[in-house]
Amino acid sequence: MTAPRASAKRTSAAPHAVLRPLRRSLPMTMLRAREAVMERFRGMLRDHGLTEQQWRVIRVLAEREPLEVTDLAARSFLLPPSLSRILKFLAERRLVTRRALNADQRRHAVRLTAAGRRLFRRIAPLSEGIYRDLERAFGETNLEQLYALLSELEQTLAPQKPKP
Amino acid sequence: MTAPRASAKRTSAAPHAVLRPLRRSLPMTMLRAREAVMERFRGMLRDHGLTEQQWRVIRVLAEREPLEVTDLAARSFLLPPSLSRILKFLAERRLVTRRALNADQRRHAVRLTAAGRRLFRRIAPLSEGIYRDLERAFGETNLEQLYALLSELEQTLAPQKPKP
DNA sequence: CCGATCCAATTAACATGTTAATTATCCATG
DNA sequence: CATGGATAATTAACATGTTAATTGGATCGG
Repeated sequence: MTAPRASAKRTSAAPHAVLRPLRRSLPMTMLRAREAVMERFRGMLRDHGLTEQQWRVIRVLAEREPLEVTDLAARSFLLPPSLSRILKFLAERRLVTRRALNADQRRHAVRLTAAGRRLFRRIAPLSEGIYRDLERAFGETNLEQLYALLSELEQTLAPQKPKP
Repeated sequence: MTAPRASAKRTSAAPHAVLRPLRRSLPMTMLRAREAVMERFRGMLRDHGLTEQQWRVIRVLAEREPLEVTDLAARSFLLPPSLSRILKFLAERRLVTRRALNADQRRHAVRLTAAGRRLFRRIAPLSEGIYRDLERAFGETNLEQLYALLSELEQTLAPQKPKP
């Protein structure tokens, strides 16, 4: 005799609680879609010797300069250890410079070099071109709806960082 | 290889051609939203000693077994080198087994062990629970719209893999 | 002034992403 | 059956993701 089951509202009646197929999981769907988008950009960036993340850093600095490492990490959505390595790479290629602040030697101001700015100006229109192609293919309305949903999703899940 | 991108006669003549802020780029928005979602799952997986990708492999095998490495890579959306390392890890922990096919020694059939299936059955309901919380917070309608848009985006961009 | 403590950034260690090279096997053809 | 070309899987090499430890500098209380 099995135990009388409690109110199962809308469990899909499967006797063994099979997880949804991976293909229909939200993180997987988001990953696949993002990869499809990034594939459009990666080749172009590669032609200029940059990875996606290195380009993010340059792009953020082109928006606003100088930036301290911590701020740069937040704006480029990179973890500090990743950014540390990327800055080392970009500094070796003379695309950025780092200098400790006079007021606080722990903090470092990061700036683009002239070469870094030139590289940004060369790549930016290519990036915008790819983006416009994408917008035309996918549709402006779809794109706006997608942005709205993604932002709302992030907002919905945001307050999950309780401070002790 | 980048697509040849036919005659681009419509390069925008904006005088400054400033790139959109990184925060409003599509790949960045998708990355941020996905990370917000994954954050919900990562801690639970970590409690069971698994990474997101290792869990994907187990989950795919729980859907269908046995699978050859190539098929497993496609279904789990992992590149073969990554999967190779993950299978080594999972085999060492006695969660999967690998065996060459009799008919073709190059191909390897991958299966879950009994312990692998037990681990899946332990984690699956936790994963579903998190997913239902997320669905409740974000809204079923939003979630369906998001799935639809992401799938359409992937479809739209799909035919970018010309076969030589 | 000094030691405890905090803080910014980096380094360490390990897992995955990514492309190229390698290894082992299969298979078609001479 | 030998051999060259395909194919499956792995390994190599380097970049990033992730968490923990470390380093060097600031800061505060005594």
